[in-house]
Amino acid sequence: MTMVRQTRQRQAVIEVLRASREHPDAAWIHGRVRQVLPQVSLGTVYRTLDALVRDGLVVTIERAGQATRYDYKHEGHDHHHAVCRGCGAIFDVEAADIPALPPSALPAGFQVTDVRLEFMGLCPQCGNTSAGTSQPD
Amino acid sequence: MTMVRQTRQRQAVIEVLRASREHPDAAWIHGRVRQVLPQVSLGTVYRTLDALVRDGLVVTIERAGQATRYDYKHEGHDHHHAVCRGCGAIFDVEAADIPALPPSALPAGFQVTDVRLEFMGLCPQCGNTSAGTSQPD
DNA sequence: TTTAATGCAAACAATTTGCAGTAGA
DNA sequence: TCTACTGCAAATTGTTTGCATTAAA
Repeated sequence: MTMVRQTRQRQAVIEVLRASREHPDAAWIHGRVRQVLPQVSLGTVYRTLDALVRDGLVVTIERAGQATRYDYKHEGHDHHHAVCRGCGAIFDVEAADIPALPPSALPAGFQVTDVRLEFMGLCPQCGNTSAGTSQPD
Repeated sequence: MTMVRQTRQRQAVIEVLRASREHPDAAWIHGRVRQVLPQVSLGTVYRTLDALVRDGLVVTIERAGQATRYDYKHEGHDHHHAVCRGCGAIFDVEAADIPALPPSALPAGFQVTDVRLEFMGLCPQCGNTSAGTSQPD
């Protein structure tokens, strides 16, 4: 069987993620982890995050050209996201239940690990000025 | 006011997109467009696609490290997507209506231009072998 | 001891951008 | 004419990967 090991760096990444609801990206997480384990590499952070996503503990918000943002699935806090195309800000959206799908809607044998509901658009800031504002979140 | 011009290359990109339901990426579209206008650049394709997305005519499926896939919004064919984390294949999922949101769910003043419902998971192929298969779609 | 996980750095690939020239309006 | 749009190529930047080493189990 595939053996998964409990390492210090892995624990640190998980801890950082659990402690933040700011949808951080890999670089930010890396910085935080380094406060505790200064020599952890960005590569390790990425590998750990990938594993957490595969395990379904973490959800991603992915945008082309932008750093992927990671969101720890805190239990009892189901929610979706509103993403601003202008500045990249991510807002939590109170969970509305995902609609039930007709049994045949998904390809036969497709195993769903996660469902994302994302509202793309412009935040109040970016909606006004044609430009768009500066920094995320 | 911002002046939008009707150019040959722009028409070609739109045409290619409308003619395909395969969720192509920019490079593929570029190749197709070049069959008609051989000297069109990839940069132009990207700029055109960005414009179409902003205008709400086209939807994107974005995955970190992967090329963004583009989906023309054919009228009367509302659907969502199932995306395989293994091979990247994208399946259309018959539309189930997006749940109505409580009025206060979105940040005040947030203008929604598009709603995405994505089912992430493993397709039949990739679900069996621990490895995962080869090519998209 | 066994081998998964790590750090490092180089490699990749998708996307963006600056600029001078082209062509819609 | 005026300036948005284009082609080209270079530059960014997020993410992945190879490899020798370290440390869980």
